[in-house]
Amino acid sequence: MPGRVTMAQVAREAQVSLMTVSRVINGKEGVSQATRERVQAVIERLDYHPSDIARGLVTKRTGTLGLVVPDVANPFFAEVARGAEHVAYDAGYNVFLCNTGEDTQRELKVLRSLEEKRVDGVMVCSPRLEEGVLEEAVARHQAAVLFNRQLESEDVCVVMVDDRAGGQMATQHLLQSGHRAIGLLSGPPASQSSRWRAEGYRVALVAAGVSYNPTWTCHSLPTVEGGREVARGLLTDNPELTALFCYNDLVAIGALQACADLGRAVPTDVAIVGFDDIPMASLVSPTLTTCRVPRYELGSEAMRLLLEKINGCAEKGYKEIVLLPKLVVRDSAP
Amino acid sequence: MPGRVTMAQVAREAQVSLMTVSRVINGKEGVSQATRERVQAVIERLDYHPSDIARGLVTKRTGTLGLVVPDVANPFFAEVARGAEHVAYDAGYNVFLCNTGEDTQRELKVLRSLEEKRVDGVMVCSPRLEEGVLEEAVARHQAAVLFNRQLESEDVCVVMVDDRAGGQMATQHLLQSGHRAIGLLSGPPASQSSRWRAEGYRVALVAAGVSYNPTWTCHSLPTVEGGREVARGLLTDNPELTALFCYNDLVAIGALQACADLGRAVPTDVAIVGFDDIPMASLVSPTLTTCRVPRYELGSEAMRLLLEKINGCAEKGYKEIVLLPKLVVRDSAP
DNA sequence: CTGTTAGCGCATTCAG
DNA sequence: CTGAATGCGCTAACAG
Repeated sequence: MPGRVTMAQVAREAQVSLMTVSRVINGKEGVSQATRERVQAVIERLDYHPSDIARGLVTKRTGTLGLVVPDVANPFFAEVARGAEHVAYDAGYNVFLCNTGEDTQRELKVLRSLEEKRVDGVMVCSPRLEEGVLEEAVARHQAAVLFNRQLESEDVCVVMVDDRAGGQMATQHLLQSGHRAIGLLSGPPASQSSRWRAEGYRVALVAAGVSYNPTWTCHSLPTVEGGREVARGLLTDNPELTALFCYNDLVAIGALQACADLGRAVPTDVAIVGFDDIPMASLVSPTLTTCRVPRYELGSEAMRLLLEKINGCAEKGYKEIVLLPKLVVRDSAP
Repeated sequence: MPGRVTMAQVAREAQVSLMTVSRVINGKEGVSQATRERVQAVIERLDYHPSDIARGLVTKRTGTLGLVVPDVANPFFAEVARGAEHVAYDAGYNVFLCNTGEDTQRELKVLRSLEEKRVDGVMVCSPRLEEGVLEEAVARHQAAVLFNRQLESEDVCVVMVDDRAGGQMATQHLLQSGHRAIGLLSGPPASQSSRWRAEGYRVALVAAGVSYNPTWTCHSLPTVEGGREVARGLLTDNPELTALFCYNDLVAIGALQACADLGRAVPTDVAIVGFDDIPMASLVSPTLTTCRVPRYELGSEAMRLLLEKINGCAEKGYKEIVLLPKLVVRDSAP
């Protein structure tokens, strides 16, 4: 706090010019070993640390990135943030974390402030901003990667999770266990991921030559309570069901409770598969078979892509990364 | 990306000097309404946004803060981060999120890089860094607030959760329900929070005139499995126990399972109280009575304190904020 | 009310 | 191999 040490002070103490110090700092050539060491010694003695602010002003590169998510407290984004931050850190970047609460106005403001901070790039999850507006806001940045959202145009890179494949592998697992009467506890109709997972369910059924029965599908709120209620209804109305594929783990846990309510044993009477693999999945009893979404990888891969765009040798143009979920077999559907 | 608009361009277009533009941007006085509007119009037409980098170089204030935590993916810190970011955002700051993984070397490096970024202040959780080293690293910053850690010296502000009070209120709750034989499933002996919670347990007993029985205390790993195992042993060896106070919710859930194993009904035969109020607490059955740690408030309060130190009218010197946990009564101990 | 003169701390020319 | 000059984009003093 006592007036930071500046390069000029180092130069004076080391009896060299500013340039020489600068060269030493940035590990550039053109400095004799002798003076390099002398300067280095002074730097350490004074505990000098260059100002990325001043440096950024001239180089146009700040070594900072922006990460925009609806809510870090959501375990999904927390894990994404961890992956992203880790990769960025290893590459020497610091990342601004910005929560938006899915408030579109706030998303816009955050993107602006990040712009004023002159970040080198942004990694954004904006589920609700109108496509055109989002693209424009994002285009103002030097580099950008979107995740968890499909865009019409191919101007900005995206990283996605293949929900359809996930729904498919979950359903396949049940089919392979011999189930033919498989119910679907779908999520909110408005949810893109819910629709894709349901689509995967259908595809798997058809591929296995099992006809898709619409009466076996119900929409549920993406909560434990929702799952419990809807599962109870579905199982009561369709006693022939021997398995359930649920939109997410919370719904699946609700289904677990519903089975307990109805006196149907899991997995003996009814097998259950969830989605996400939240921490709770391995704690409920029976433990939950589920489709793990690679959240950490989503973050790290998206960040890697962003860094590639920033430092990349050439403009590689549009790129889309699709991550595959992975089936985690536990007790609820062995 | 096409060479950002600069203040000079705005000045030229608006036929005024740089200073006038600067004044308009910063809402300062000394500009006639007429020119102010003219300049404002040009700013908007050109979509000009000032560079916080350039501004920071001269003002010595970057409008950025650092948040250093072991792991954002840990729900505790995720919630703290949300609280901190929210307060910072409202105050016009952007915050760098830094994960350290409890790696002390990395904590130091992160604090350095934050320093080079010339952040206006840092908010740090460093559970393991040696006190002297931590203080020194933190002292290099213009302002700092530590959280979740007690320091010997009183040079840097801290925000803490009162674990002892929490242990006390949890135990009191059980005492008020008439329990006299209350077991304690303590956490790892090395854990500071575990020791304080246990201390609160003892204090409550003594205050109620109930003698403290050491054989009713066991250490458990802070996991569901740990709690299940240790609870089973404790309840078997001491059938007289009618209640358990557990180090945290995971342990308490394990205890719930142990009771099921032993055929002891909860809360009829055994009442159980946990700690933390993790999301799962309200999902298990019976739902868990627990002591809620105000995580979001921890983050927001710490950030408020930090901003106060940065913008504060005067140096208010050392300050310590202690947050009280709150008892959440559910079914496991009504 | 407005403009001019100086830097902030550093890296990028180009000379020596 | 080294250094002197120049400017990044902006604000803080001062003038007018």
